[in-house]
Amino acid sequence: MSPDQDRNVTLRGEAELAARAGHLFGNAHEEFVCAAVDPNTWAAPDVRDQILASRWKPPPGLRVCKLYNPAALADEESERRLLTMAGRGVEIRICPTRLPQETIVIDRRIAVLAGPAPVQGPRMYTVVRSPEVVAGVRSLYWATWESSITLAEYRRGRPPALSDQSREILRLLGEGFKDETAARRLSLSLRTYRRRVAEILTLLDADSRFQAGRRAHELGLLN
Amino acid sequence: MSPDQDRNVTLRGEAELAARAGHLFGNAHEEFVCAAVDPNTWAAPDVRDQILASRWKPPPGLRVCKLYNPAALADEESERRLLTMAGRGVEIRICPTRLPQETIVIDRRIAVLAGPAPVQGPRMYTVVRSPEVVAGVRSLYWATWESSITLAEYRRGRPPALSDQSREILRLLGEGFKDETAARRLSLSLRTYRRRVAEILTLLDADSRFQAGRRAHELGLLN
DNA sequence: GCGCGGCTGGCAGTTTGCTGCCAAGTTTGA
DNA sequence: TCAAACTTGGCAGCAAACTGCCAGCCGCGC
Repeated sequence: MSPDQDRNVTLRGEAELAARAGHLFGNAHEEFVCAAVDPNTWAAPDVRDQILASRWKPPPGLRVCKLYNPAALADEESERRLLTMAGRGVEIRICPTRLPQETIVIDRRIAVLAGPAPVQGPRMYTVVRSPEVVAGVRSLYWATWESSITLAEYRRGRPPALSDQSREILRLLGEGFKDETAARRLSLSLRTYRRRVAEILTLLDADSRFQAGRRAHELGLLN
Repeated sequence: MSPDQDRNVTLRGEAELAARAGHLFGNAHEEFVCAAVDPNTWAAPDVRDQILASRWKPPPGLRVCKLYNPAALADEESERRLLTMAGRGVEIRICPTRLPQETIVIDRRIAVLAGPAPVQGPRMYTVVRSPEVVAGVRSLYWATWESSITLAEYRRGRPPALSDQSREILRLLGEGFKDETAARRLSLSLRTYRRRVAEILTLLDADSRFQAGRRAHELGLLN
C-alpha cells in the first residue's frame, strides 16, 4: 500500500485511524496483539459496539492477545466486557505496572503506536511498517506479556468492583431470600432480578449459586 | 398417687422409671423442663423413637424447655434431632458448663433427679414430690436456663460436626458441580445426594444454596 | 427363619432458577 | 426531532433442584 515501508505515517484521531488503517484490523489472519490501559483506548465506541454486538470470534489460526492494566476491570461493565472477549477465545492478561506505550502489532508486519492521551484535541497514532522496528516492538510486547498474569489468575484473588445494586442483591442472596421476594424488595421484575444474579455469578466466576455464595464470602463481599 | 408426698421414691433403671413414672411425662399440661447432657440421657431408645417418629408436638399451653450441654450437638444426627425438636416448638438452650445434675421438673409439682451415670448396672432415678424441694430444684433450673444461650445462638457461630461424606459434598458444591455429576462421583443416586444436600442445608441453617455456600465458607467448612 | 427399622434409589410432581425472544419504554446522540 | 442503542419486563420453554411416596435391600434381634 505504502510505496515506502520505512515511512511512518502519523494519523490524527481515531476517526482518521479507522478510515486509513481500519481495514488492517479486520484483515489480521495470524497474530493480533494489543496493549492498552483498558479496552476503551483502542476502538472508538462504534467499532467496539460492532465487535461486541456481533458474535465476533477470532477466526481459526488467528491468535488475539490483549494486555491491559488493572484499570480495565475498574467497574462491572468493563469486567464483563473482558469476560465476553475471553469467552470468545481472546487471550487476556493483566499487567500491574503501567503499560509503557499503547500498542498494536498485526501479523508481525505492522505496528500502531498511540501517542500520549491528549489533554484536548485528537490523539495521534503512528503506523509503522519497517520490519526491524515492528520486530522490536513486538519482542518488547511479548516480554511484557510473559511477565503478566492471565485474566483468570488476576481475577481469582480479587473481588470484582460491584455496583450498589449488585451488593444489595448479594446481601439478599446471602440472607436466603427467594428470587420472587428479593425482586419485589428491589422493585425489579423477576426477569431483571435474575438477569442481575446471572451477571453477578459471571463476575464471581461461579457455576452454581452455592459456589457463588462461597466466593462472595471469601472475597469479603458479604458484610 | 403416693400416700406420702414427702417420701422420695428411688427407681432402678430407665425401665422401672418408664413403668412407674412414665405416665407423668405424657400428662404434663403446663410446664415440662429438663436438663441433661444430651437427649440420650433421658428417654430410653424406644421412648425416643416414639417421640421422634410420631409428629409429636407440645400441646398448646404446655411449655417444654430442654437444657443441654454442647455434647448434645456432637454429631450430625444429634444435631438434627435437636433441630427437629426445636422445629416442633420445644425451647432448647445450650449450657456450656457441665450441668450439675440431670433433672426433670413437671408442672412445678414433680421433680425427677438422675443419679450419676453408673459404671455398670442400672442408673438410679429419684422422684420428688415435696413442694418446697420441687420449687427449689425448679428455681435452680431456671437460673441456669436464663444464663444459657438458645440453640440458634449457639449454632450461629459454631460449625456443625459433619461426617466425611458431608464434607465431601460441601467440597463438590463449593467447586460448582451439578447434582448429577456430584452424585455420580460419590456413587450415590441423585435422590440420595439431594437428601444429603438438604440435610446439610438444615445443619447450616440455610434457606438457599447461595446462603449455604456463604455459611459453609464463613464457618470454615470449605478447606 | 421371621419381622422390624433404617437406608437407599427410582419415580413423579412441584418449585425454583435460568435464558432466549420480543415488545415497549427510556436514554443518547446526531 | 428522529433514529439507534440500551434497559426493562413479560412470556415461554427448559434445566436444576426439592420432596413425597413407595418398593427393595440390608442388618438386627427375636
